[in-house]
Amino acid sequence: MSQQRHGNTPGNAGAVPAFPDLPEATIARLPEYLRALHNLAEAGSDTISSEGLAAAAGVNSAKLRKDLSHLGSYGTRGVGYDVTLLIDQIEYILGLDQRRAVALVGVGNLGHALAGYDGFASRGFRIVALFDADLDQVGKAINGLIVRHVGELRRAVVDEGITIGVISTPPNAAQGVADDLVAAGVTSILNFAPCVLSVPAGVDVRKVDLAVELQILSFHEHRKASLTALPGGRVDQSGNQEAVGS
Amino acid sequence: MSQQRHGNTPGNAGAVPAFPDLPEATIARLPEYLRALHNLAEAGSDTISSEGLAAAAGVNSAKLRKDLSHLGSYGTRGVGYDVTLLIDQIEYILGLDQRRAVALVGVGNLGHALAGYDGFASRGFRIVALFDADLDQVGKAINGLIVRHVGELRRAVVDEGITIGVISTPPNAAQGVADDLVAAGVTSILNFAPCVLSVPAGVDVRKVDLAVELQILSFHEHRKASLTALPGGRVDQSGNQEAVGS
DNA sequence: AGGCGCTTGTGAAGGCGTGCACAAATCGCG
DNA sequence: CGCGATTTGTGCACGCCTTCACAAGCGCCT
Repeated sequence: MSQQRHGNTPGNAGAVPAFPDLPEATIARLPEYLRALHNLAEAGSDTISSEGLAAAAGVNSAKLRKDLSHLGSYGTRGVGYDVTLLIDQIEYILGLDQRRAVALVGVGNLGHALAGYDGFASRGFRIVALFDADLDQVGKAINGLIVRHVGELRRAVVDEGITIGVISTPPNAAQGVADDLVAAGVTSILNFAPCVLSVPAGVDVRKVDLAVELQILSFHEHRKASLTALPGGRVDQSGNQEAVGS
Repeated sequence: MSQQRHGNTPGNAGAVPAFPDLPEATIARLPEYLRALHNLAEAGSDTISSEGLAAAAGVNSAKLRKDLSHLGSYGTRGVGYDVTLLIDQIEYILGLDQRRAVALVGVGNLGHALAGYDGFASRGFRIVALFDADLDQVGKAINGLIVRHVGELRRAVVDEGITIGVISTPPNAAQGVADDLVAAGVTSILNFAPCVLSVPAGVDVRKVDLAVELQILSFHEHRKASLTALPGGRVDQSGNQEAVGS
């Protein structure tokens, strides 16, 4: 059998066919749509047009329609999209209805903040285990979780069905942690350490480097400064609202 | 992506060369090259081939050569790139030699960690001011800086020549803070709040949403799970190693 | 019932980014 | 001094993504 259906499917019966083959660019935007939809639902909206949702998500409406069309036809012409239906669809596609268990390794400065970040819990994830190599950290409680030694990582990952690991260690420790995570069966890693991780095929790695974001902004500052310092410095119009990623 | 065109500077032969017109994708990778180059310099390498640097940065060597070729010809055929020369070039292009002053607004869970993150200081930035709306936070010291009330933001930004603002407030406060920053003259904003910011033309906004990164990973987990559950579950998928912001 | 306005879904075109493959250039060695 | 080994810089083709523009579909009003 394919896989478990998640409640409401419009009209057509039968099992869900092959997993939809979505463009990466679309996948990266779905979370943003989802966030906007939750806001709309909280505000009491029942349906929303592509124009309205696009504005709430900060994208072009044509792009939004094309993105959603990849999921199937969940809109009604002349009316718009059903907010709750679309929320359920996107959450199903993203696998958020499973509330995946996440392990976080490295409770230093940044890791400590991540462990306490309620945005994870409220948006489909459960941080269920914290690890650190520093014995001074082991045993401490953060947000109701006890920090364990990284040596226990492997057993904990297996026992608690963890599939996603977050690395917030110093860069020199990151590769070792990644190896441990992979050996324990983790197949997705979010890496905050500023270094390249080497992982076997089949494991997904996403990297977030906070300094890189600032450096990209710095480039644009530099560019803007060099333009205004010159004769005819132009202030062109371009409503840019940009997100990392892409 | 911020679609921005800008006239190239006239060919003045002065100390400041014409500002190169770099593709966004290239700009986003320069910081990663820079990090790899610093590692190499620390390890004592004098020159590095495109193949070697590409491996250290986790990208294709052809892509790296094309990226660097946009900066000019700073390599030597048959030899490679001079490490320190390339570091200087990239740092100049990114404007890191100016060590821009950064203001951080919102010293909650995440903001506190960002204020203490030494990765900013070590990679070209100075966090010079912390703000919060919560009077319980005002007056506290974080990493040697006193948290000030957000009402003082405007004067501080002007007085201290701040051009980049980091927003790590709750989402409902983010737009107000962004407005204050822009009014004070800030032209680049790094937004950690999960919401869309509206800013005038000429202001660059980059958004980092930590939950979004996990949700993207969750999608791939979901996809992988649904594939292995199906007959002939394939496990191809070349090892992706990629970073946010592609 | 029929027409009208509104909104979705999509074909097509254009732009951007990637990666291959190779010519051009440089060094070292005999 | 010349030749071969090595590596950069780039022309080109291909594929992905974005955007426009419009036909198709839906609901409402008369």
